[in-house]
Amino acid sequence: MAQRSGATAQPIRTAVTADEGIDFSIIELMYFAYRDFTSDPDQILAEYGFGRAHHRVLHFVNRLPGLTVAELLDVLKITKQSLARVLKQLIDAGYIVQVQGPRDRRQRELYPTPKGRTLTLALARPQSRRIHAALEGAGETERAGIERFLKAMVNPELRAQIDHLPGNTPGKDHGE
Amino acid sequence: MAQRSGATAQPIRTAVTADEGIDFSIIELMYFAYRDFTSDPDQILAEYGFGRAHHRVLHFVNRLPGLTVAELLDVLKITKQSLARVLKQLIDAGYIVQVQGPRDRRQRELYPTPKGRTLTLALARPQSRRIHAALEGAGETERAGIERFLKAMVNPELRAQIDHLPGNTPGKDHGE
DNA sequence: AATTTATGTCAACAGTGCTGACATAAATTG
DNA sequence: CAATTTATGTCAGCACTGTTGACATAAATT
Repeated sequence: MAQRSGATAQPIRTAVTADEGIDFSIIELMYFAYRDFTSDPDQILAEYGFGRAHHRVLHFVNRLPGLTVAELLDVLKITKQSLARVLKQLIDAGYIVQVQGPRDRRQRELYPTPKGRTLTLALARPQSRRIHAALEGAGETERAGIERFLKAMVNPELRAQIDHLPGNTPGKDHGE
Repeated sequence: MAQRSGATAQPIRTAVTADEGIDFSIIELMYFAYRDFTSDPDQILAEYGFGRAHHRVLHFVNRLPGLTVAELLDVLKITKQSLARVLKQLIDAGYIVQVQGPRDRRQRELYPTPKGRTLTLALARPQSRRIHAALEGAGETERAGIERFLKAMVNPELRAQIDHLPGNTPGKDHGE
């Protein structure tokens, strides 16, 4: 048994539900949804000896080809070392190439290779299928509502970043 | 330089957008939304020397007080060892207590202590605030659409499990 | 010429998944 | 009752991905 300092802590036998108006349903739905959403690409990645971090790098290099290392760090909000590890592997394995920056030769522009593009699409396909299935029967209004919700879950300072990604409707954040 | 097997892999300079009808917008929205959604509790947990895994255990023990270790494993879909590590720490620190199962004395029913309940609510609060903010101006229809979407993102076999959590509207999955 | 910036790299550590093996106590079965 | 199965705990070790801090180089800027 674990050491007890004073009185025995009594077990609470009632479930938390909507205490203080806390939204437990959506909290746990976010957890379950994200877990299963990532499970398909995770399986594919494992075959290549890659992980989720490789997926993210591949994804954004394909979405923003030519972005620099610093820009990628800013999108992912991870440290240089976390990125360096996976980026090196992706470059060595021929999924991504670096091109010296044209203006600033210190910069390394990152581009996918055909192989990198192919893998990215293969990873996106099951996720997109899952999304389509989840949107089955939903109208344009409902889809818009879901996109609005997800975007509003992101930290406000970072929402502009999302708008700069190709094919995204710029922020109808609060009016404007 | 990395070894190159044959021809130099040419960098692809065009962004992936809606290739093959793939839904990149929602794919990356899910990533950004979940990342920021977990950031607030992560910060609090760090003060306690806990991580995200502790949060999940605390959450479900509070949502389903008295559930057994096996049931918790089934909800989280992790291995015994992954759970054991964090559960032991939560018990030793007095956030969770084990009670011998009444019918089956091999089972350990898990309950939050008052301390555990308090921490769980503190972790849920910022997440719930974020959700409320994201739903600002949304009607009941829109909220329902979002819940439907998130639930449909979960693997079908597991959706029933979600319905058993307190305060959740049982599955209008496809008819029924 | 000196400083700053963009990138790369090394070492070390933490959290949380995983596998496989083994131990114990309690329940179930033949 | 004896044998088996089940629920749980625990040990060792590994992988992935995040962290910090330090240091090196080349190129741009001041």
